Amino acid sequence: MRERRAERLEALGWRTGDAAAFLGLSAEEAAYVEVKVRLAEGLRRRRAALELTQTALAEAVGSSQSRVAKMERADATVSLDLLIRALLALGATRHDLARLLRGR
Amino acid sequence: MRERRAERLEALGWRTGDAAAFLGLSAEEAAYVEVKVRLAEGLRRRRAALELTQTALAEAVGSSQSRVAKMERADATVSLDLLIRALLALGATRHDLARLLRGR
DNA sequence: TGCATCCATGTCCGATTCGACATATACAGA
DNA sequence: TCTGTATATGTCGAATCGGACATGGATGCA
Repeated sequence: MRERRAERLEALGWRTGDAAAFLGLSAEEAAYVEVKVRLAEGLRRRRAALELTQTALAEAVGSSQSRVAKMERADATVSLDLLIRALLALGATRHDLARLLRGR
Repeated sequence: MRERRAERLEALGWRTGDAAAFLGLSAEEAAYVEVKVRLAEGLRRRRAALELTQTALAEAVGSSQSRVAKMERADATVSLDLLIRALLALGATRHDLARLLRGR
């Protein structure tokens, strides 16, 4: 039987599979990152819906423009805690958070 | 018309309303606490379902028994970040997290 | 081409959160 | 009652995360 693509690539020294496998993330780390990215996207959409700049949002939640930018980029230096606090400050409910985690 | 109960109590100097109002929490703070409590309960249930002690869970996630106890009590010194990491370490998916936030 | 606005990224250092430990409480079985 | 096991709580030094600031790039508009 003809060799599958993944096996052929691996024979050449390539890592195959999804982004997590490529980056060497555990399933847990991958799940964590996905949760963070979803909250980050949710924050950006919510801010856009309110037609706020990052600076305006920063003022509203007592933070800084640079940190808001990092939140929305799901930067590694931003905790889920801060992301969730920011979303709640924009009026998100726990149901909204649930929707962000479930959705797509 | 007969005075409503809330008004009567307030006339006597009592704060009325829900726990948040009583404790002087903003809507945002109240929402944050509720999210934390839900995740905390979810963690405890998941640990119980796996029949792990807090000590065993602590080892599994690289923490300590005392911190696990605080997580499950929704202690103020525990971040949502840590709670979510612990849940994911126990195999929860983002859908499970969504369910915890939505549920009841 | 200048100027303004918006967002991204790196760094600093003070604040918060972490794991660890000590210790306390609660409850079970011998 | 004594012993062991599970959980709760307070504290500490170390690690991580936070806001602030500086700066750079991108876009739009005069």
